[in-house]
Formats: sequence, C-alpha cells, structure tokens
Amino acid sequence: MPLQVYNSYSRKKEVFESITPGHVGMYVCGPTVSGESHLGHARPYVTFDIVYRFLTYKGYKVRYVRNITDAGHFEEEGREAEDKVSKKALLEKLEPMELVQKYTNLYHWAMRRFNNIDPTIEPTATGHIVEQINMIQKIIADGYAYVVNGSVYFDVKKYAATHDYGKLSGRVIDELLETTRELEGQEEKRDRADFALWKSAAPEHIMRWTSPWGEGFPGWHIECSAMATKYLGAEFDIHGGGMDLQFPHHESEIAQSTICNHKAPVRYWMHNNMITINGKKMGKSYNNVIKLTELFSGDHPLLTQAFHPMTIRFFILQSHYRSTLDFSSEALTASEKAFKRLWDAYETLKQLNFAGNTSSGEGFDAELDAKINTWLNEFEEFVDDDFSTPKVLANMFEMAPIINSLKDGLLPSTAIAAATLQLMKDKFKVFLEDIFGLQAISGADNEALKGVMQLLIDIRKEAKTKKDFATSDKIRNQLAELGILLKDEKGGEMSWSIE
RNA sequence: GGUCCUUUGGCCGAGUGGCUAGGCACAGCUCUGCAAAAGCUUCUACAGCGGUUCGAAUCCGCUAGGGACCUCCA
Repeated sequence: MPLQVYNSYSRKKEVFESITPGHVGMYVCGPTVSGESHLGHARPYVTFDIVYRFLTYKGYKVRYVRNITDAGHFEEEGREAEDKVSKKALLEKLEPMELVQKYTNLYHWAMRRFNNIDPTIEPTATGHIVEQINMIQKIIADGYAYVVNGSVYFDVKKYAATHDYGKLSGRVIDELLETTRELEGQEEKRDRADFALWKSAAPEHIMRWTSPWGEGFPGWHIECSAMATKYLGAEFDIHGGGMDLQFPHHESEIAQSTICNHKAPVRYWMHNNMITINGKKMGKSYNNVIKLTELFSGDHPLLTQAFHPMTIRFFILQSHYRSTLDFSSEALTASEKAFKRLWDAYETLKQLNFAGNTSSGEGFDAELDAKINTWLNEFEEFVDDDFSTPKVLANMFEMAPIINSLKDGLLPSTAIAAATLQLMKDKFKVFLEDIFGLQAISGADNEALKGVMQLLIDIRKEAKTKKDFATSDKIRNQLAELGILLKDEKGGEMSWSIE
C-alpha cells in the first residue's frame, strides 16, 4: 500500500510520490530561538520526526532541513527596554547572539531528550543573509517588490493578479486587501496585504546587516524560501510546520519562491494541529504555555508530577497529528501508565521464545494466530494512511494481554506459531523503536531507583547493626557488580553513586 | 466582523454509512503470605433538532457550544 499524505494545499489525501525517485526533500519550520521551547513546540518536531523516520524506513534517502530562526526583532524579557537607552558597556548589554546561543542549546537538548533524529541540515537565518538578499533582489528585478525608506515589500496585489494568493490558507485576496487593522509601519506599504522582505533597522535595533537598501534585517518569511531553495531546490517534496503558520508565513513563502524560481515550491504541504490547554491553543500570547523544562521537572502549578520526554512523545503519538490535542496533567499521567504497560509487554515479548512451535502442533490457536498477523500487518497500513499512529498503538495494546498471558502460562505457549512470534518481535521493534522513536524510561534521575537504593541502604544498616555481615556484604558486593558503588560514611551514614 | 474547523462514554482519544477502536480511571473477580504487577469481566458513547438512506457517530440543513486564522506564534 502506498503512502498517502494529507496535503493542506489541495485539502485532501494524496498518494505520495517523490520528485526524484528514491529521494525526498523535506523542509520543516524550526524554532525562533528568542525564548524557551514549550509543549506546543514539541508536537511538530515529534510529528515530522516520525515522517522522517517512516520515509527512511520506506527506503527513501531523505534530506531533512529544519531551520533555526535566529534573526529578526529579538529581545529578552525585561532587557530590551533598558538596552534601548544604550549607555551601558558592551558586556552589560544584551548580545543577540548570546541569547540565540542559549535558546538554541536548550532546544537541542530538548530534541535529544525526545529522541528526535537530527535533521540532515539545520541552517540558521543569520548564516544565510546573503542568500536572502539575493532572492529579494531577484524579486525586485522581476517587479514584484518595491523599496521604501530602506525597506523592501512584496507586492501581493500584483502577484495575486496572476497567481492564487491565499489558496493554501483559504484566504480571499479582496478581503485581505480590505483588512482594517492598524499596525505600526503599515503606512510604508502600498497595500495592507503586502509583507516585508527586508526591514530597515531603527538605530536601537540590536540585529542588523548591511544590504543594498541600507542597514536592516530580513523579513520573517524570506529565510525559509531562501534556505529551502538552496538546499532542496526550486521544487521539493514536503514542507511541514504548525497550522498556525499557514497564514501568513507559508502563503508568503509560496509567493516569494514562485516569483523567484518560476515554479511552485512545494508538492505536499503538511500541517500539524495545535496542542491546547483547557481547549485553548497553547501559545505565548495566551499566557498559558508550559515550558519543556517545566514539564520534565514537574515545576509548574498545573503539573502534579514531572513527566519524562518519552511520556510526552507517547502522548503525542496517541492522537492524530491533524487533530488538536488537549493537554492536562491527568491526560499525561494516563499516557505515562499506558506507555509503561506497553513497554513492559514489549520487553516481555523480547524474552519469549517458542522456537519449536508450528501451526499444526498441539495447542495451536489458529484464530488467535491469524488475528495477531492481521494486527501486525496493519501497522504499516495505518502509518501509510497519513501517519495514523494512534491506530498502530491500539493494535499493540490488543496484543499486550496476549504477550503477558503467554509469559504467565495463561495461554499455552504453543498457541501461536514460531514465525508469528518472530514477526511480532520484528514489527514491535521496527514500529516502536525505529519509526515511533520510543525508548525505555530509565536512568539515575529516576525516582524509583532512588527509592530502591534507599531501601537497600536501610536493610544494610539493619544487617550491620545485627552484625549480619554476610547480608551487608552481599548487598554491597552485588551492587558493585552492577556498577553501583556503596560508600560507608562517618557516623554510619551511607551514600551511593553510579560508576 | 470575515474565513475555516470542531463537538464522541467519568477523562484522553481513533473512527473510510452497516460487526464493541484503544488508553486511563472506576467496580467485581482470579492469582498472591500481603501488596504490586499481570489476567479476566463489567461500563456500548457519539451536542440538540430535522432530513437523505433498508441502515448515520459517519452525508445534508438548522440551532447551540468550543476553537483556529485574519498580528508574533509550532
């Protein structure tokens, strides 16, 4: 069954065919690194990580480009206003690249904890100023942009006369032209619908580059067009991002790239839906974000506990990427338990071994065996169907009781064929680990381990008090074999560390 | 105001017109020294009203609620 993806541009599912056989070019809008990533940001990166992993599984060589937006109107809360006064020494002032570095590092840390595979290219906007300027010049040369006071604007009205501006986001151009909203700097534009390709920088603006039009900085949309064109070509396969980027960001990207490269840039537009909290979109402007660091530490009034990145990944996979996903501590707790049960069953499955089983032997359950094969074969079918990860998980949960029953002998070990068991092991591994990118929750930062260690310490203390050195030594020696060092301290206290 | 989307059992969440998705919680039972884990069983919902159809959670209309975008936003 071929892969089908929902194309936001056509508003329907389409069979996926790459432009270059065997290769896929995919661009995903990355973070603006002027602040800390929150739960809402996690969704696209997990979603498109699955897309990347699945395409790779399908045999494609994927060039996955995900940008870092590190240029623009940058400020850090509480610092910007002060810096505008600008009488401080250099080292006291906000250094934009310092800010960008800090949040880029934090973002990368979070991505690794989610077990997201790094994109093959992660370009920065500031590293592609030249490409952006070149692109703007081409657009001006073609007559679709104009310069005013050192800024450059895209002429949407002219573009719309011959192109379908608004198709991706379902806008009607006439309505856009009539928008009554009053915004700063709008008077320079010929038309309200026009958008900036390059902005002249006011004296206090902290990020600025020299351009043919004076000192300034690039408009928000041009970076993606420039970098996607550079690394993926004038036309590429998949462009992903959050639904909230459809307009104006992606709409503008289409317009710029189309004028510059003389063809529509993207074959398949994919948009993930929002994560909501109490039914409302999680977003900075709504003041309802939960940062990833808060989620991992549990340090937030709405959280009853800390949540492991794998729990969050699993939580995201339990819903379809085009549906909103409502966050609550309760929902995450449910996901945590569910994930643990599923993963335990998977670990159990790996230990099972019924090598001699045949489909004609004593105790063989043909119906069960067939059902399992059906469930397993549906894995790929479901992901093929626009990445229906929740259905795959549902099938896995159908098999969890079977796995556990086989282990406990509640089902005869001869009930399923050896080949079926092997297929189960293979499919679970491929889908759970390789495609879904899930992994075991473990490590020394685990509260459970700390509890276990305290328990052992208590037992050892008691044993020592009773001069039961056989027991106390056993505990210490066996832990040492596991790489855990137990240390006696003055006053009878004990501490431990992992070597 | 404009455009579009959405409304599923206590909660989360799949659902291509026809057979109980799944998870979590709850309850009962089995197992167990106790517990946990595990297993089994129970809980059959589709906002309301009307229509199309042999048959609708699924299609159409109206009403009500919620949301997204139109400005930075994943």
